[in-house]
Amino acid sequence: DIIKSAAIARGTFYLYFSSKRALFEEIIDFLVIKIQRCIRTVRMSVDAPSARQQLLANIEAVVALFDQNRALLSILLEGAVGLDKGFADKLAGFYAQIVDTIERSLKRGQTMGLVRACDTHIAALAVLGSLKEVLHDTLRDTSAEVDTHRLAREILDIFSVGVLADGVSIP
Amino acid sequence: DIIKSAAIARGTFYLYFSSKRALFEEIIDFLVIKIQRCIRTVRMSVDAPSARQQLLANIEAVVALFDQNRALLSILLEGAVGLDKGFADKLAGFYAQIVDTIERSLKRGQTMGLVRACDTHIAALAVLGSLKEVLHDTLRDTSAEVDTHRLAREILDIFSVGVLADGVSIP
Amino acid sequence: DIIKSAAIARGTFYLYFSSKRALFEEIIDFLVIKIQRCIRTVRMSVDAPSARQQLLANIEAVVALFDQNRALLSILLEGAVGLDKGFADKLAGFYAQIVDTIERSLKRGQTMGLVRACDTHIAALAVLGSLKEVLHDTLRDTSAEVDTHRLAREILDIFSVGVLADGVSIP
Amino acid sequence: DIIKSAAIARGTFYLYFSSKRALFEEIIDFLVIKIQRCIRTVRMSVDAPSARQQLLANIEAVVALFDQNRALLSILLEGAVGLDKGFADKLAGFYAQIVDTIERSLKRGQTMGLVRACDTHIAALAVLGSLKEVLHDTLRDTSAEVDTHRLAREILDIFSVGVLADGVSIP
DNA sequence: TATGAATGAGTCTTCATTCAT
DNA sequence: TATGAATGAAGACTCATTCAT
Repeated sequence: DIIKSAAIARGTFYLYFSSKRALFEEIIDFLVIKIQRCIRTVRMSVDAPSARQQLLANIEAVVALFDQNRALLSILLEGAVGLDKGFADKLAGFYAQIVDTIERSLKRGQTMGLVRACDTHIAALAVLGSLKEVLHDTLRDTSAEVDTHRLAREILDIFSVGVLADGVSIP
Repeated sequence: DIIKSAAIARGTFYLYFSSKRALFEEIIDFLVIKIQRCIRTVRMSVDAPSARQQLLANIEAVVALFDQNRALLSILLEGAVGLDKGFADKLAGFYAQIVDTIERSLKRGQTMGLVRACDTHIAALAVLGSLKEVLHDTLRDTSAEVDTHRLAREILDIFSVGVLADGVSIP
Repeated sequence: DIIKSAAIARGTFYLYFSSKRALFEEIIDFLVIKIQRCIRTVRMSVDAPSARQQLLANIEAVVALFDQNRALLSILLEGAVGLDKGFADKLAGFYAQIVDTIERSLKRGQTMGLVRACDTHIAALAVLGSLKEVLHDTLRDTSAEVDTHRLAREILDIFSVGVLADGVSIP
Repeated sequence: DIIKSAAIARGTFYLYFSSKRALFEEIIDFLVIKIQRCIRTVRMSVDAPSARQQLLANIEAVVALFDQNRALLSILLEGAVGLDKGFADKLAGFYAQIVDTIERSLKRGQTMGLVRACDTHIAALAVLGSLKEVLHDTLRDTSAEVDTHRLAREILDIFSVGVLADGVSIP
């Protein structure tokens, strides 16, 4: 499939990548950089946009990144399998890094009194899992148009205030 | 791998399953039934336990189910790949069913004024994705002991009230 | 297929036959005897039926034998393959024996001046091949009714006087 | 067996044929064309060779074809088994086509008064079966030299005038 | 630098045979 | 005598990788 859609010969592939796994590793490395560029640490200075604005921008940037690279997304979400254990580890490391980034953000939020007491690791996993599932579902159809802004807002709202109606509590 | 860890001969496997795919389909069917048994519709009658109590029980039951069947979980989360397209479809159907169940619950909550206005499909995907990721991470290590009660509470809280601290809003 | 249609257990089969091949060998031995019983040497005594009558009776008996044992026929014609070389040899021996019987008849006919000069081996092969093909075609359909008498007459006529019209010669 | 005698690797085979069955289908297609090229419709014009001459040429061409492709012959006669039902059907279609060709020739002969009244279908089957058996027997031994001309003449004579001696009839 | 024919280890599946009960 | 669960060698097919050109 790879050499066919790249319209190159079998051997040519191995001039540029030492193995099929090496290609996927380069793709992951590429995505790590791309994602890091998407995300800006939330600044609380007076001249900065609102925290919500900055969080939204971060989420939307990630959503837009995969919206424009749907093929890469499916590699992250599906292509992992079938490759050897070593690659699965690399992919796991990739996700661990993301979870770690989210978790540190949450912890900073806790220090600043913005985030309530909770298991930040579980919360970070929840955010990652939600993103994976939502992106997988909405971007599966290659031709479907997606409102990245609305998607980002929905996700942010779920994790910031939950889904309970105002004033409702479930004791 | 299957016949090796089952310590049976190649042919013996085919006495019990018509194909490798058939085994995985039986596993999914088994899990569908198990999961359905875990989940009870939340009753709002006066003599019923609190809604939170019932929701917690549901989540905890699912967490406990996979806690006791960690191998099955990894099949759902990883084993999908490598099998043919038809099986991927079956697995996708399995998840679609779960998302649908969650979504209908949320919609019922909206009708009752308990759940705020939001995209229930995205919210349902987020819940499924969170569960997948949290379970995958916490149950990956076969020997790790997990506090299913605490896990369920964390997840429920994230989706009910979000992670923002009390009184904080991010306008 | 065998134990299913015999409605016996796998192991029971091996109480009666030492192997699958042994079963087929017994079937062949059975058919050899049956066929030998079908065929009577043509007698030329004055009180005997006409030679044609006797030849017809022989052919018809063989046709009728397979008409009543269509399953056995398909074993001879198709079932040979898939079994090992040793069985193929046995089957070849079976046919060689038949060819030999036909050939000796033809030679006796030549001695008596009834059969023209020709390569009796080729003629015998032709008779066997014709019988195989005609029986295979007409008895393939398990439910088809076959006029064994007419069939025998057609075959006898082809090999006795050929297909050329009376008086026609092709020099 | 195939890759061993071709001295190629397992995978190499599948570069040239999509499946084992595909190879056999190509062989049959190849033979169909070859056989069609062997056979010329008998012309009755005054300047044409005698009918016998033309018939002999046809038969001899077929015999020679298989004489030069003995391996292919054994595929047609033995190799059919072991492959799936679909292939058996293809092979059956191949033979049905040949029987049909012979049958139409005989019917034309009847119209022209050259062939006597008889069941042309049975006669055609007999011709095919004879050819199969004779070729199988004479060409089985890869090294045996065969007098294709004599073989063709014997077969033609059997089917044209039968084996009865001149003047003999078996009433 | 590019090619693509060739490779062969690995995968799923079948089936004749065995043996403890 | 009868059973049927278990076996494992063998078969068709795939696919990531190599190498001579």
